[in-house]
Amino acid sequence: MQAAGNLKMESLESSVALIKRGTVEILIEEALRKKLAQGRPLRVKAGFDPTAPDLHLGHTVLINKLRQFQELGHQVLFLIGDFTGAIGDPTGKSATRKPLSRGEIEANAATYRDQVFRILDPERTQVVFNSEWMNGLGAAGLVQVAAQHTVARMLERDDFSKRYRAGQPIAIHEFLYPLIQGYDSVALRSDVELGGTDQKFNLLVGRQLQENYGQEPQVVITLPILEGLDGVQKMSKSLGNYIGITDPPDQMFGKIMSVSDELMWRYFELLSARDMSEIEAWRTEVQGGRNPRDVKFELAMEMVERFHSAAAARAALDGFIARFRQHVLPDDLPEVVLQAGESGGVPIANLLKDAGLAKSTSEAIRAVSQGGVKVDGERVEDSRLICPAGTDHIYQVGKRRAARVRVVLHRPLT
RNA sequence: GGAGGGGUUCCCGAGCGGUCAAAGGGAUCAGACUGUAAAUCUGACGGCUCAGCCUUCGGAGGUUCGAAUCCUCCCCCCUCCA
Repeated sequence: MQAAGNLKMESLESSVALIKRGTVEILIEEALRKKLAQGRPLRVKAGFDPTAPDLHLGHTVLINKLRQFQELGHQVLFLIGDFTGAIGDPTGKSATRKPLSRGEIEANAATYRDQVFRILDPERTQVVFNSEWMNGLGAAGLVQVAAQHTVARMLERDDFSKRYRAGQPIAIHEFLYPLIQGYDSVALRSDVELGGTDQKFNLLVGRQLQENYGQEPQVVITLPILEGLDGVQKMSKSLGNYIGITDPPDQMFGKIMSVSDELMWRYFELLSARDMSEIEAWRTEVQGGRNPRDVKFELAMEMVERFHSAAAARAALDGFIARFRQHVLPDDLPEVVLQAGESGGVPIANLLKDAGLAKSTSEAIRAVSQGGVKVDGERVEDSRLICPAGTDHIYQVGKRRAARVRVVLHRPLT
């Protein structure tokens, strides 16, 4: 990340160009120019769910954009939707959320701050909770907000209309989510709101409500949704296809390397701070026969460097090459000490399970019979092997899981 | 208020008295191939003291030698009519 710029010295056009990069849509660009031309710090809003405090690279697409606004001298309103969180945005699967306690929300908010300030400038960020104004609104107030919108307009939302046509249920409260999100913009008097493309409808509701409440409508900027490691579904914690910004260097590096070559370009486009011309040049080289892996190294390095350090990135690269190209095991293997049973040893399946290398003994047995288990690099054939007390070996399951396990006769005194 | 449909293993979804730990697909895991790519192929995919045993098909009872499958009650979801 570059150092925070002083109050924007940029020309209007270069500001617009910076803001536009990587966005899907700006509604309305002309309005954005007008706001920028006013020469005051704009209030830039973005909403986040209170439940999942672990930010991943998918989130950073948007946060990077917020950062750019800050570099231009604008103010970020980092909204934590603690009130809306209880409703749950209708998009996708509609698992009813359990309400979070005040304490949990506070804890989540603290984690957000920790993580988000790895990218954002705390000086130009205001963290706000929508319960601050929603709790005071009351039932009458909420009804009043609801009166600002019609069912027909609600049904314009893609997923609502699809479900409606398909005869699938839509609960009334689901209509409240966009309304409240829109009302947040009124309460915050936001000038600009950022969101993923899936948020477009909700963002536009904000424009309309602001107008109804006599405010100048916010500019809506949508950003692409980043695909997860599988390359198909959006990156999300619940799908387990994410790269967390707090992932340790090795893991972050490895996850990026496991991304398909195709997806790699997408990641470059949306995550890298590099110039698009540089990225395009690489693409041409790869088409000309350069190993895509080496270009992927660059991406992995950049990300680790951004969230850790240049030294960590270097170490992650070296470690990766050693481990997977030269098959050297890392020297920071987890070490486990297990106590031998009556027989004076531990069956391999139990050992693998207790060492955290397999979820169950059944899984461990399967892994052995499929040739996925190695002891000190030697493949294990017998799923009933007993590991006797006094032994100390390195056990591996598959390519990614390994631990050093010592079997002792008696548990050592601690 | 009335009529009908449905709740199956992580997800979707077959099964409708024994041969069901339950088809098929997805996800996942292991092996092969590799660049720990991706794709593909092969296998596995409830648990355990693992050639055997134990616990699963919304919940509780019941019928039966035997139930995911039949009956009763209960809980939950959906559709249509009003």
